[in-house]
This record gives sequence, C-alpha cells and structure tokens, in this order.
Amino acid sequence: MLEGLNPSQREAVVHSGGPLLIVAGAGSGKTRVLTHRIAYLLGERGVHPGEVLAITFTNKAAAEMRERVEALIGPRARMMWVSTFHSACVRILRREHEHLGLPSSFTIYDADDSRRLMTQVARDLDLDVKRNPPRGLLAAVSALKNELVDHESARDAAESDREALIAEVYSVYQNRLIASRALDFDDLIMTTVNLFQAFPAVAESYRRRFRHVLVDEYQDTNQAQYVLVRELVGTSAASSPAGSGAPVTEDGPVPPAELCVVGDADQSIYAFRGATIRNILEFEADYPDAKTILLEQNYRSTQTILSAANAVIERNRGRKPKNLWTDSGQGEPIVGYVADSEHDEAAFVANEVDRLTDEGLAKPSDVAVFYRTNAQSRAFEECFIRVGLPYRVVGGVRFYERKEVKDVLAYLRALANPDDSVSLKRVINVPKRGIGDRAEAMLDALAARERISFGAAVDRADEAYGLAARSLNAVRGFAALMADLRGKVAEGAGPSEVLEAILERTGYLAELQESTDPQDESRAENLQELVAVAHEYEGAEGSEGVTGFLERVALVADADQLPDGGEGMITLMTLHTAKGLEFPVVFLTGLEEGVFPHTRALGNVQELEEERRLAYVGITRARQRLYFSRAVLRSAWGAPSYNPQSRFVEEVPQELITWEREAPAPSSTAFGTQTPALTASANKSRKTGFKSLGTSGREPVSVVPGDRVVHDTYGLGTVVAVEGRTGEHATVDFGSEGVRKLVLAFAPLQKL
DNA sequence: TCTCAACGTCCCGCC
DNA sequence: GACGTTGAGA
Repeated sequence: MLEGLNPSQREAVVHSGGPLLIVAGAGSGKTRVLTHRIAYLLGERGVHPGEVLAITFTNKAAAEMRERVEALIGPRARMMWVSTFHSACVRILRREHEHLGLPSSFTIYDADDSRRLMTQVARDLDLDVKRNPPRGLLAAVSALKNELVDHESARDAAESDREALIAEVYSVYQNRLIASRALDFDDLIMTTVNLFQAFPAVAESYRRRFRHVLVDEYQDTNQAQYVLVRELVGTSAASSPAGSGAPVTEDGPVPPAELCVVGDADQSIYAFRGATIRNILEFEADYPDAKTILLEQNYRSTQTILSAANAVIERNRGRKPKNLWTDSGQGEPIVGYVADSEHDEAAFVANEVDRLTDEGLAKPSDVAVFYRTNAQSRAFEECFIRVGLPYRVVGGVRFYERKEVKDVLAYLRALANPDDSVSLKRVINVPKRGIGDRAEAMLDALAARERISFGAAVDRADEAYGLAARSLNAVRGFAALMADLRGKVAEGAGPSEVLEAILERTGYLAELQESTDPQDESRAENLQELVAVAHEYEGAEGSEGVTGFLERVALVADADQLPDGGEGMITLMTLHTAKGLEFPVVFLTGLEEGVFPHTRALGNVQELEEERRLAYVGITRARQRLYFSRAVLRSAWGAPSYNPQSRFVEEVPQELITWEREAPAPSSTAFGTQTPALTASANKSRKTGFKSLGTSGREPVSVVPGDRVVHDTYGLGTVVAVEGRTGEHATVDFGSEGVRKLVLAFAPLQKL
C-alpha cells in the first residue's frame, strides 16, 4: 500500500488520531495520497467501509475516487459514501425529511431557476430591476444563506436601507421556495446544517456512523460546508485528545471522527460562490490538535513550469509560502506568442499543434487549450474546423443547460411537484398556446387571493377574474394536459416514458420538427438524447422513478460523461474546468489585461488575487510544454478592443520565456513604426466601425472615475481619478502599462 | 396575444 | 455577436 510514495505522502497515508490537514501543492500526488489513505484505513486499520465519508467537489472526482479505491481494495469500497457535498446533503435530507416537516420529495432549483424566481420576487416587490438586478440580489441572498442567517435576525440586524431590502427580498424569496417545495443549491447544505443543529440526536447518529470524514479541495469550502463538516465530525474542542480506536459505545458521547482534509490555498478559485480560503488557512486554529503535512514535491511539471508558477503566485499577499520543486529537470522554455487578433492566435495554436504532431513530440490528445471565458472558445473552434484539427470542448453550454432540455425537464418537474411554480410558469406557454402575461397575472392573483399555489390556480382557472374567455380555454386545455400526464406518472410510468409523452402531447417535438431552422434539428436530437439518458437511468441499479431521475439530473449538472473523445482530440476548456487535470502540452491563451485578469477583477485586490490563483492553476496543469499567447486586437462583443499584455506574463521571470513573436514596440509615433500586419488589422477594424484614434478631428473625451478607456499606446485602461475644475486631467490605470496621468485634451484616448 | 425588430445586456467561473 | 427583453403594430 505504501510503495512508490515519498516520506511525506506516506506519513499522510498512515496518520492516525486527530485531525489531519494535507497541504498539497499542484501535482504533488494529492489524489493518490487520498485514495491510498482510504485503502489503508479499510485494509490495514480494519475500518468498515460504511464508516467512511469522502467528500469531493465534483461528481466526476467522486466517481474517480470510488473507482481508484475499488481498484485497490475491491468491491467492498462500494459501501462507503463518496459524494459531493450536495449529493450527500440530499441523501441525508431525504432520509431525515420527517424531522424537518419537509416533503420526502422536493425540487432542486439550479442557478437558472433561482434567477427566475428572484426575477418574480423583484417584480412583485416593485423593485427597480435596473438598480437591483436579480443576479445581484441572488448573490446577496446567497451570501446571507451561507452565513446561516435566518431572515428575522437579518432584518433586525440590518443597518442600512440596502441591508433591510436584502433581508426583505431574502424572506420573500425563501417563502416562495418553501411554497414551491423547492430547495436551491445553498439550501441543500444550510438545511442540513440546521437539521443537525436542531436535532442533536440526528447529528449524533451520523457521527456514530461516519468515523472517517475526508474532504478533498478543502480550500473551496464555504462557510456552510465548513459548519457541516464540523457537525459531522463532532467538535473535538472540549473532548479528550481525540482517542483513536476508542470503542464507540451505544450510549456514551461519540468521540470525534477522524477528519482528513486536503487542499491548496493557492488553488482556491471559487470565492465567487462563497468559498473562503480562511477555512484552510485557519484549519489548525479550528482544530487545535491538528497535524499538518506539506506536500511540495511535484511529480507533474518541469522546473521551468514550476518556477513560472511559483513566481506568479508569490505576488499574492498573506499566503503561506510554499515552494514547488521537482527533480525532473528544467525542460523546455515557455514559448510566448503575440498575435494580431484572436484568429491569428488560434492559427498559431493550430500550427504549433501540427508541428508537434509532425515531429512526433505530442499527440493532439496531449494538448489542452485554456481560456478565461467560454466565449473565447469560438475563435479556436472556427480555426480548428477550418484546418481539420479534431477537438472537443469541455464545459461550455452544457447539455442540461440547453433551453429545450430545461423546458422539457420543467414539464417533468411540474408533473412531479405541482407546487413548483417556477417550472410551471416556465412551460405554461411553451410551446405557445395563448396563455400570455395577462393570463398569468390573473392566475397569480387568484393564487394569492385563495392562498393556493400557482399550480392549484391553474386547475381552478374558472374562478379567476379578468381572464378572457379565450385565455380561460387555453388554461383549461393546459390543465387537462397536465392532469393527463400526471395520471401517467401516477400509474408508475418511468421517466423515459413520461418524457416521451411530454414531447408528443405538448406538441413540443412537433414544433421543432416542423421548423426550418437547422438549430431546431439539433434541439430535437438533444431531446431524444434526454429520453435515452432517462432510459439508461431506469436500467441502472437503485433507480427511483421520476423523482429520482430529476434529483440526479439536478445534481449531475455537468454532462462530463461525454465520450472521452479518444486519442486524437485537442481539449478546449476554461481555466476553471481545468482544475485537477494535467496535460503534456498546455496553451494559456488570451493573456491580456481585461481578459485574463478579467475586467471585473481589475479594480479589486481580492479578485485580482483570485485571478492570479487561476493563472497558477493554469500554469501548473502543464507537464512538459507551456505556451503563453495573447492577441493585440480582440473583438469582444462585436467591438474591437486593444488589450495590453496580462500582468501575469510579466510576473514570470522573462528568461523562462522564449518569444516566438513579440509585441510591436509600444511607440508614440503612431502607425508608422508598427508592424505591417498590425496596421492591416487596424485598418480593417477602422472599416468595421472602430473610430480611428490619435488622428485629427477627435472630440475631447470627458470621463469619470471607473470609466473604461482605450489609449493608442497603452491600450485598455480604467480611469482612477479626474482632476481639474472641468476635468482636464485624468489618472488612468493601464494595468501592466502602468498608471498614467493624461491631459484629456491631447491624449489619444477614447471612452468605451 | 403574437410577431417582429430595436434595444440593451451579457461575457466569469459551478454544485 | 448572441441572447433575452421590450415596445409597437397586427
């Protein structure tokens, strides 16, 4: 069990007793250590698999871990719980629902459903959606939930109008969720925590059961997950020095479970969904008798790549120093390339892949292209299709996020849960059946008056005031349709059968088939695929009808069961998706201020640090060859923009980089000194409507702090301050080009 | 109530 | 550039 492990890894595997923190640098064999540890526990230490709870962040990681452990110790491994936080919570909630007065089946709302609901809430509260976009409200509500604040106390604690508003929105939103018998993603965890805190006996039973709790990617846990782990483990604070092997008696207090968490603060890239690095940084404070093991030896990358990664991440403040090292040698230098445009950038990648393949240095499947945002994949896809390079895009518009799939699933959800108003409203007029806004509003009014759900109001549409006869007929027809389908569910039809009935009887499929839009053809195919997925689910063990299918679909958001693509495919993905993976050859593209780091992070130290961690993650995915590329001119949302080089490139020691094509020297003498290619793009862009800069006839710009501007030489910047009575001077932050003070009347500056 | 076109917003990332 | 939303007109 221990062969092939270095001393630190070995120590982590065999550690027994108190809480264990494994700080695992990128490529240090973290997954290996974790799986070996579980295998060691089950093998050498004689732990029963049922006593193990391993928590990962993605279903994919969970499946992989289960597989690996099974490979080590055999089918016994199937008895342990390996799942994501969310799946584990759903399992617990379903099992303990009667404690909470929760229905045994509930609908899980994803981000899109939550946004729809929030939009309705905002509308009902007469909020100015411009000033309070649902997205922003949702983020605020999510933050509140994560702090485990109930809405009464939130309202009492509110000091500003804004806080009071959020508390109000929170309470309405939460009530709507309850009325819809739905939980959103935050609720899943928070409700479980509440359950444990409100019913100590329930918590106790899980503590008795799970004697070993392992958490992967601990740096990505949020407050709620942190508390959940504490509840599951049982606080060791007051108890004796965590007695290992102490017999668990039926009555006495349960000694804390053995907790083992693994993570790397430098790879924390999910602050946007509430993750706090604090959890990993303060682990030793939270668990005083914790043992920390540092894994710094890297088995993945060359020293050049590691040096680059170290240099970048070092710029972050307040981090614990860590130095990745390897004994596998310097390797190839990083190759840099400055492209004229995003198309040029894609062409460079394609050429380079061709060259590597021709020279036998790599297969296409060894190559990954990373970008900051999904939208950037398009340029690469176009180029790869043109030159005939096989590729696959991981992530992007996921199967379950497609409109047609969500529509049909909404039908299924509305059938399974008649109170699910969000799903019902989504499909009440899809396909068009003459139930418009007005009819919906009347039904809403009826629901409010009679204190019934929207679904019930649909069934009692005859009682609604102000419903035109034509609308009433339409609603009646819809209600009959739903009743009919519901009957099918009641007869015990499986999800695939019900889905097929939905496709047929609602006319959804017919509409797609009659359409001439070629996109609708692939939509119809997606729906067939959905039916196939349902079929497969029915065949699998432990399938639980329509409800179980819906639950699974909600939790398995990413359809990464997509065919492995086999040998010859280049992998395209965002940096976020790349975490946890490795490739011999990695292209880090779009290294431009405003792209990566993203514009929205430019003015904010915390967010910049998160971007930097993302850069660190990207760099450390590479095993042998790493490429940096950027485009001087990039068309973002239809309009061209010039972005200066990303600061992350400049943070890498320049001797590590060999530039295959360099940026034209920034010169103030306008176009004359620029490369011909650049001038050509500039001319082209002028034709496509980008106003020429730095030439005569330009009106003086007036800017305010926060404005985004483009400068002829310095590129994209953000206005920091404006001085002078009429704002003659402006201080502009051009990112890597520095902060410049400009005279607005003369500066070749344009507002974006 | 539907359709079309103009308009604005988005384009950060995920369970 | 692509989407969803909004407003006028049918």
